[in-house]
Amino acid sequence: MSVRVRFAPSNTGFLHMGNTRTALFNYLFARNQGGTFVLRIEDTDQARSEERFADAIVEALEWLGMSPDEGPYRQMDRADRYVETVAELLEKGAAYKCFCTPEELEAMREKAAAEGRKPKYDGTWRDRTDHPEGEPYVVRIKMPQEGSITVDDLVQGSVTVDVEELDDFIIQRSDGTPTYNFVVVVDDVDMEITHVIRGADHLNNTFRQVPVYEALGATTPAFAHLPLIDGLSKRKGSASVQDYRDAGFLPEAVMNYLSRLGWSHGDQEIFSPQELCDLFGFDSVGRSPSSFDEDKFRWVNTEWMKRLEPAELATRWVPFLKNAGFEVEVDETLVAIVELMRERAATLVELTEESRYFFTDEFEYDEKAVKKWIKEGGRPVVEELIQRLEKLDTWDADSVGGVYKSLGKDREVGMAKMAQPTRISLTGSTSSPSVFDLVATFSKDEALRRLRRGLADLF
RNA sequence: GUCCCGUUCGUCUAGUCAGGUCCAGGACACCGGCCUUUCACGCCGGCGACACGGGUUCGAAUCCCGUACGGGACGCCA
Repeated sequence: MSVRVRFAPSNTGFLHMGNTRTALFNYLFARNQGGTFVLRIEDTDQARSEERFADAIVEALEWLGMSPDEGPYRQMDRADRYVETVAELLEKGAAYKCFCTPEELEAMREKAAAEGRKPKYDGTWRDRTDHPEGEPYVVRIKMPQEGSITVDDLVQGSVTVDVEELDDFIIQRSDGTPTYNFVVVVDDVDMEITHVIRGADHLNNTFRQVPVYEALGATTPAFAHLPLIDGLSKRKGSASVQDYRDAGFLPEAVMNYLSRLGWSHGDQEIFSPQELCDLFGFDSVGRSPSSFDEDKFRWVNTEWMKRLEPAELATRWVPFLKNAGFEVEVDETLVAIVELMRERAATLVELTEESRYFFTDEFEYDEKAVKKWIKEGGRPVVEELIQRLEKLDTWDADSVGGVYKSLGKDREVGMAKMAQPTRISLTGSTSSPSVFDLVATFSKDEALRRLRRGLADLF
């Protein structure tokens, strides 16, 4: 039987990094096994579900290159199926109507808490047949009453819970809508899911769900409960995929970094999406929680900034430049700028900031730099530099470099005395790539224009 | 409170399933140096961990038990 997995987020918010990791592991397992990756939106929370979040989730997965093979399925579309299934279970005697009020249940929980017991429904209506007419009721599933339930989890190993810990939970609310622990099973059965891969916060739910599979006459799928990621609070990682995209992170880096939260392959740190698909397996997934480290994520991103083809990176960079007010297209010059600048930036946003001076000559001269490097006595050298550059026929880094070197030799001046004023004139500060590359990346006209302007402004 | 899970450098982790090759390896971050026309990159080096206590064993990061700490679950949320 071929592998079918599903990612089943609720559309009550954007796709944050924790959920993204879950989606990723589902995706990777599906790809590794030649299986099918299904997306199912759990939109039964009438109060909090929003359509825009469903759209955002699909969009985020698409950006990551992890679009589902099937779906998105919507639970709301399947309402009839749930009602029908509940009726069947009622008919079979696998479930029953419970007429307890929320208040009575609350009292039950309080009493249990006061006595130090686990709060659970006491089964009052499990065997009663004296159903009051016209009163609201919920439907509960009958849990086994003795023994234990064992789940052989692909990540957590064999985990056993005594059925004493479980109670007859509600599968249909008094308003007729089904609850999560029920629909998730019905859906997974109907969609023929073979492997349920989700966060470890669902491990306990699994023990409730197993009897539902049995009541439905279905076999249970394999389970893989992934350790949770700590500290996904506002600043760290609860930011959405779109937030990171807008901050200039690359999808390859998101996949790479997230994969390493819980999974590893020896000492290797950098994995392409394809490698991830090839190497992923639950044998290498740990059981302990990890925490999201923005610093390391940034480092992984810098690695991907360096690994992509320059032209490809340039293409992805364009929207950021546009956002900064620079309307440019991918051309030779832009690609050259990418090659020159990319290892100096961790994100596309930083790349934009670091590269501003290539797109505008409106910048302030850095005061300290000017003070240190612009001296009255240095003027003649810069003047001669400009003269010699003007005569240059071939405008590339080698030729430009030749001019600096020969001038330095002829006038017995160190490189810094020519390079630093050049940097300040062209970029406003002394922080830049090699001057030869810098000068050559500008057009000859623009480089000379800025040098002359600098001569006038600075000396 | 009850049940479930976890615990190797600050962080992600290798090693744990098949105990010795681990006075514990890699990566991020941090610190120092080198390279050098600045900054960055790169390179080299440093700092830094087997939660604690018992047990098994010739030998334990690795196996067993307990304790502590952390997380999760206990909803007519998903």
